[in-house]
Amino acid sequence: MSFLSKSSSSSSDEEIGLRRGPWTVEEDSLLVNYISQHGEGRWNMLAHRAGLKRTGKSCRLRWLNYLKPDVKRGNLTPQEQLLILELHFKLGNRWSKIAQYLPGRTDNEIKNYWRTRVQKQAKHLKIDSNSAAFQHMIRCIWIPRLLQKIQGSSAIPSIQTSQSTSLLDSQYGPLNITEITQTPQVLSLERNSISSSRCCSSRSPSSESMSIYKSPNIISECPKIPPREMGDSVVNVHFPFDDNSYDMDTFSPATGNFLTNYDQMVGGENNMMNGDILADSFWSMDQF
DNA sequence: AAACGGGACAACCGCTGGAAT
DNA sequence: AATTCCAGCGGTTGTCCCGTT
Repeated sequence: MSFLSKSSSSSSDEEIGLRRGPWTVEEDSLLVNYISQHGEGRWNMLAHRAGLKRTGKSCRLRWLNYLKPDVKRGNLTPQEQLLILELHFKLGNRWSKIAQYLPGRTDNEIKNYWRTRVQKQAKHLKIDSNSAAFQHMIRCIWIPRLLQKIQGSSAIPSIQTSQSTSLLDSQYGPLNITEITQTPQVLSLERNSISSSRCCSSRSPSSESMSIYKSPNIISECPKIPPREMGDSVVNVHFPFDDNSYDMDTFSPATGNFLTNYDQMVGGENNMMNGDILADSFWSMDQF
């Protein structure tokens, strides 16, 4: 494994004995021990005084993204995924801002999630991930699907601090479940069925809203298409997601599978994209 | 069993803005 | 006011791991 990059800066790093590449256990230990004794900050000085042959930048990144005790490991929960999707609509690629709403998650992790999970879908469907078409699909398929997953779980773990909760509340207002039930996929998220699933302690007990926060432009922009019976016209869609709630298909109570009538969703006056093209993409996804 | 390919994620790079001098 | 230094950010690349052929 080469720890030397091809750039000129790294060759100068090499000249002054700076290490690059993956961190060793010994380096981690040095960094953690130093920070536990002296605190973080002044990264260049810290790197030098800790005896690390690393740049201050590298030390900072290693600490913030990996070694810091409150960094959460493991897969993102559906709640966290939902929050990321919604916040990305509002904030764009401002990963550090988005990360502020997900305690324990780093901007790097969120950025990686977006690139590997979300943009991957856009790529597979041959849609620009910044396009209205793709945003529409997220609003109308992925988010309702995540909400269904959340609702389906017996207990929704808290993912927001009271600070982020109140901030989002004040900015966007609470997301009312009845609005979600009006989306094309109609996932039977009845208001009273989630009354025990609130996840934000700071909310008023009288609130009838689920503790998922909306941008007015997200779910409410889905065309208000009435639910339709699942039948032969339904296109069966499978996305190649893993078992960890990254799928964006929709659920058929009849079959236990997740289904989408995409023609219905993209058709009519609310059509935001070429349904034929997307249908082809969906079929190719099915074959994938 | 080896080669290959893709996914996931850690780490790096360049740039920017703000604080310090 | 100008310059330097540094922390932080977003984009990109590198590496490891695992499944498939």
